[in-house]
Amino acid sequence: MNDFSTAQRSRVTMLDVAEHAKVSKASVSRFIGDDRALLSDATALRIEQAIAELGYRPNQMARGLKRGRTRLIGMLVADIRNPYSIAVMHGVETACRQHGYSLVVCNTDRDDEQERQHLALLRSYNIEGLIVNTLGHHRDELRELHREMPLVLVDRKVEQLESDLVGLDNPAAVEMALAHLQERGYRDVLLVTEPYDGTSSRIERVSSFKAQIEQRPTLRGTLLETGSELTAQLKTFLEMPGPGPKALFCANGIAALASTHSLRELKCNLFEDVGLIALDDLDWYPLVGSGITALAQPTAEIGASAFECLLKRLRGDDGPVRTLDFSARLIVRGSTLGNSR
Amino acid sequence: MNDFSTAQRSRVTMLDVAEHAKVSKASVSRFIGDDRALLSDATALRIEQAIAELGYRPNQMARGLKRGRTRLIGMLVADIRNPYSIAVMHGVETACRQHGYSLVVCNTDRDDEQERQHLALLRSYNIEGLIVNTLGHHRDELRELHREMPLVLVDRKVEQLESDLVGLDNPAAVEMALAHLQERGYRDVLLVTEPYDGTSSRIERVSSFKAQIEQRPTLRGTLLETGSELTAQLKTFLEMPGPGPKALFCANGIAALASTHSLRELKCNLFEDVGLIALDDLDWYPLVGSGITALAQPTAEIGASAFECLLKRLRGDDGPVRTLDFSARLIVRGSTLGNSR
DNA sequence: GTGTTGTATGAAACCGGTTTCAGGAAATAC
DNA sequence: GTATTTCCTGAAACCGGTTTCATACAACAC
Repeated sequence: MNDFSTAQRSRVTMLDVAEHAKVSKASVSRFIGDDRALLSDATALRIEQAIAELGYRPNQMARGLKRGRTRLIGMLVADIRNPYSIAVMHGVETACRQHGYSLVVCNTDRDDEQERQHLALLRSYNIEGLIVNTLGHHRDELRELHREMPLVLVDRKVEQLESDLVGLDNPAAVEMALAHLQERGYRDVLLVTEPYDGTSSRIERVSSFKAQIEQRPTLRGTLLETGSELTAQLKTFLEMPGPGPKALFCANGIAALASTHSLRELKCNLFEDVGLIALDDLDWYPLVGSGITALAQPTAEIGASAFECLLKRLRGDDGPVRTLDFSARLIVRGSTLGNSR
Repeated sequence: MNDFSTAQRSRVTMLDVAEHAKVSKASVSRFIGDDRALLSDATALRIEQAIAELGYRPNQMARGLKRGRTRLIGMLVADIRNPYSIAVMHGVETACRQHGYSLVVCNTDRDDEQERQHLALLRSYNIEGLIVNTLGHHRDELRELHREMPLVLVDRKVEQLESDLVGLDNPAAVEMALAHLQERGYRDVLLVTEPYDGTSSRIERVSSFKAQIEQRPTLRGTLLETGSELTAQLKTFLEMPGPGPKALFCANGIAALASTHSLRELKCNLFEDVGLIALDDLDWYPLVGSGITALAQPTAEIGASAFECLLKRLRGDDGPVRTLDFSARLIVRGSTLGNSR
């Protein structure tokens, strides 16, 4: 019965409506668009009825062609399975819909080649703006795209790309974490981060950590990257004599997951042997041991304001590049209950 | 410098390429499309060079207009923050890319009105096929869409909609869960599910559960829906005298999250007071208590085969409606370590 | 009555591609 | 040598809309 291999040309088109209402295509177009005021009441009514009777839906592709406005926003995401990305994406999508835009999400799976392909793709679909949450290699293509449309970076800076940036105030978040750990009596802090690989937010967190540690003489700070050696390296840290109670500071949700896994492998007594504070607040944090203390990012706000940035630019805002830093919120749980032993 | 409010008409077009290569638009089009064989080597070379020099990228919107092929697949997702949906979506996207298609994901946030809007949207963008993982109210619009393009349901049936369905073999999964619980010595099983709300997979799991319980006289089975009363109801279950050791069977990841939360609120000793097995395998399951036993769904396969279903239809397969049931995989962890007390 | 303005409409060009069709050049057949 | 076929190419129509421009008609001023 259905044969979809031959493109079905059965859809109702503007011409059908025009004929049915005994008017010209131009009038129907005016009715569809924002020029309804130009039409007489009688004509408008006839068109309205024809549209209803035929069940006409304008073809956005065709509209976008001449008009240049596709109402499409593109988003490039490094890892769609990262809860942070999902949360931001959700915020972006909600904002998009509220303003009549739609979101095309492209997941690069952290792969440079896929990033390139997706960029070409988004461009070929005439998106009006781009939100980028990837490493942003292919700088040239990004810059070229940026000449054609506004672009907002989320969480990750891209060098030599002058564009708006929305993300977390990383130094403040690190400060918040260290102050909390110190207050709770921890003295020996291990920062666990995913490999840098050029991700600016990771680098910022690490350098803020280093700087802050310098200013807190009572604290000792160490760095560790996640990877196959994580468990062994964690073991070393835990066994190493130190200035006092030990705590982990996981620089994002992935690091928190990996670290908790490793601590369990080490039969570590969560969280009496070692404290833990993590950036991001994932829904399972409360369930592990006595609960993981978190620095929650306002992901919905970050997503929404990324879109609003884009919208401003689309509406002609030609001001200097902006950077929007949001603050993390501390949620204290059992993993930093203090070390009163 | 940049003014994006006036659509930039600066992009290189096919005509530019044609003039630069001193050929006609038609030849360039042949080069771009799959008709390259029609061109002489000399012409092809000139076009190739012109494209490279000008940095030309064909406009997919324009191509789709005449051709009817947009290479776009739409996916309607009920809740983008549900890990199951994300995982399937990732599978779909990977398969799409491998076949030169792109995926437009629409998140309905479980809202009927948004579902309707998104359906209209996807249609207006001339997608070639649709993957649906929502409640599928708006049956009429879905049916209408289905007349125009192939449609595959994922996880959730939609009544009176004859289309391919990809999902889990729910009866087998329930059987697997109950057999495992029984073998481990549990006798009093509580099925925790999200409210039915018409979701076919939930209903199937519940009815399979009821049927299976009937056939296992040594087991007692009870039902519970998640909601604000969950903790109190769970308390009742735990305190109620029963035929033997108690266990929870969470019908999906969300139910598992909620149940674990409640068990903790009840200061329940995970998982010595009560066993737990959950459908879906989320990355934090190993971290809670002694680890949560899971029935993992092959989400990547489900996603991939949803797309392949679509592709077959797009290529003209006109056969009867198919239903693809995948099997769950049991991953035993501490939460069903048996009840040897 | 004519001249001016304003409003409502349709014809046609256009957006950036694809596709049909016709024709010229080269190659093969007779 | 001409007839036929094959190969390559470009002109023009088309996809489904938007937009420009010209015009027909009514309303107003004088």
